[in-house]
Amino acid sequence: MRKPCCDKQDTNKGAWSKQEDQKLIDYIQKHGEGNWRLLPKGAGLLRCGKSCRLRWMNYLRPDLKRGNFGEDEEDLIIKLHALLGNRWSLIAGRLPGRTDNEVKNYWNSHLSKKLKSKGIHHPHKPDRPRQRSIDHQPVRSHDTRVNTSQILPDLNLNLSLSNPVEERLDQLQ
DNA sequence: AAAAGGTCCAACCGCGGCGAG
DNA sequence: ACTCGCCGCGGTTGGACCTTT
Repeated sequence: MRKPCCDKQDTNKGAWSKQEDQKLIDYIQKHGEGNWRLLPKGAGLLRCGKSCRLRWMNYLRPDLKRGNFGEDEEDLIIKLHALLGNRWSLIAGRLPGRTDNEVKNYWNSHLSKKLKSKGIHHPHKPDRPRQRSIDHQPVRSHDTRVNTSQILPDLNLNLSLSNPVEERLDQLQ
């Protein structure tokens, strides 16, 4: 049995208040990102480190682009999803100012339905229960190989087996 | 006007990889 | 070589808000 990531009885949960946001922003501006486990104490927050990290990454970061996705972004997400599957962090990495959570939400609420209504089949179903298989490898920065059987044929890209994902992603842009 | 149903998104949960010791 | 804690990821949920009836 894995230990909980933090002492649950001493942490707040749920929506963040303005004061909490400000504490987090102030702390990160002073000390930078990282050390998420120690951050709550340093910042005077009754939150677990994970929660702080998520709040910063998905909402408070100054470089985030808020608002609707443009048509070009939408198009890119569709292509990247065809190429990478549900590897949202990789996809988000190609969309400046967008977070993996935002891309994932947008996909689940808009794009999957849109494609379905157009009769476009997408092979990447959510795994439930969560399971990592050979063609669903964890995403790491060095993990740049992709199973090309997942790639839609109409992408019209030069996708050889030895082509790293980064190269192929560059071709999309 | 209000109840019911649908949608969206912020946040949580649990898993697995990585790296320090 | 192995253990263990931290971090990042993807899946899921809860509830606020919107739309329809």
